[in-house]
Amino acid sequence: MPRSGDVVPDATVERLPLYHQALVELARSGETTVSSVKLAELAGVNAAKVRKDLSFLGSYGTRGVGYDVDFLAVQVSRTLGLTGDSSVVIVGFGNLGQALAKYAGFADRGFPVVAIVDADSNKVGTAVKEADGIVVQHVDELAKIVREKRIAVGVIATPAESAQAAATSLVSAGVQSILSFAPVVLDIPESIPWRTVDLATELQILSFYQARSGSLQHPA
Amino acid sequence: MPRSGDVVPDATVERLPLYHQALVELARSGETTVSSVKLAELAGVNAAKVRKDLSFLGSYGTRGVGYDVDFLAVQVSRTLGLTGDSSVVIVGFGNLGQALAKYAGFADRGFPVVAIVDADSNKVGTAVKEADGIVVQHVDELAKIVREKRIAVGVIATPAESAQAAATSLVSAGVQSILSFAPVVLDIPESIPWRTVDLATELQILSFYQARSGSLQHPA
DNA sequence: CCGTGTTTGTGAAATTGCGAACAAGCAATA
DNA sequence: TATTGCTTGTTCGCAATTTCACAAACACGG
Repeated sequence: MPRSGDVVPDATVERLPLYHQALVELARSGETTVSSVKLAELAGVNAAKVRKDLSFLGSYGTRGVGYDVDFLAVQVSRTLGLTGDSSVVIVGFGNLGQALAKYAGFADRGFPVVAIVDADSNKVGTAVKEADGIVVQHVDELAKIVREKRIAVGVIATPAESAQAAATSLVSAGVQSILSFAPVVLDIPESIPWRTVDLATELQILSFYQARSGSLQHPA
Repeated sequence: MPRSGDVVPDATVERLPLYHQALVELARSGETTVSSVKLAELAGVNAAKVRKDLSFLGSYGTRGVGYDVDFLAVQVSRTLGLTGDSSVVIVGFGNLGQALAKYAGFADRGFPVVAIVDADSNKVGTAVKEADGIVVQHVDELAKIVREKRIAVGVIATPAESAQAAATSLVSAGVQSILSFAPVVLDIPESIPWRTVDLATELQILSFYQARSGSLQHPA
């Protein structure tokens, strides 16, 4: 009987956002309860895994009935630490940084982009989201920006060569977690959680499974 | 003694692109051999894991010396099925699709974007990369485009609501693998490998580890 | 109030992945 | 050719994760 306070396995943490997403959509379509089977289908995983994952958060289901959608959504949010919005700063105003800044998918899910910086002085001053009055600022201002706007998350959208410098700047500016799109291994203090998403890497993994298609499975 | 033809574990497949990247950089800086310790450092993983991973591809190292950089790079490429370029089509010409189209990181690593389609007729005809003469085409043309340009990979950069339709179109058009940026579980035949990258999901996972920072580890 | 049908929560087994440790093997040197 | 030093390939035990299978628990209808 795991209680809240016990650890949640890493593998479970990686799936909680999936469940959260499914629960939000269920709530939107008016469902009030959901079974582990249904939730598993929506999240594309095994039903037993859903039950075990959820059991790490506490005992929030009702046998014979299922889970209360709204209540469970709150519990998952709370476990993930999604209490209120977390402001984001993007480092690097190239193609990717520009797109991420405008991408609504961040703000919609609680991560509003409130600032963008670049090391190139020529880019400083460019308006990004007119409605929100966001303008590209210089990376030297990072510490001040993070402090004043209470920014929690840094996103690295620079070329690979500048990624480590960007990471170092973000850490000393005081962000609490980092998401990088640069295909390099970063040297970041243990105390700051970080992840890398590399698009070409994803395609290369797919390439492997494609080369074996017909004979082998691929992971969901 | 695993021979080529034996299975490569999923966990290893996910790391091969990391090694590949490191090997390419080593080659570029003129190194001819590399030890598992050095490679592990560059890839940010344990040295024993590197050796075990590489042993699944065959016995390509020399005891007392290390691995031949160029030769190993070729073996990793071959295992991943990276023989020559794989052309990519992007579905969805919103912010994200636009950025991905211009993003050099794809072409540099063997995945040139050769076409972009959208369901909105108003966007059709927009020039994307003048130099390459790429213009937005209508999604109805997808099958023809995939056939004529021998496209292997489809990238979904549509809003979540349209993602399943995009996936279905890509499958019937004949692409061999799919990378989606939409935060939904897709229904795609077993024979087509696919992956989803959801940016908000990544931030939510970070949120969890940030909320526990100081007390707990985070995954690399 | 009891029986029935349903669904959770969780042991326990099976699978997968990890990391330490070391024997085996190669190069270089004398 | 024998010795030395270094690094791979692999074995082994452990940890994490997945999956099965089922008892426990609840709602509901009679």
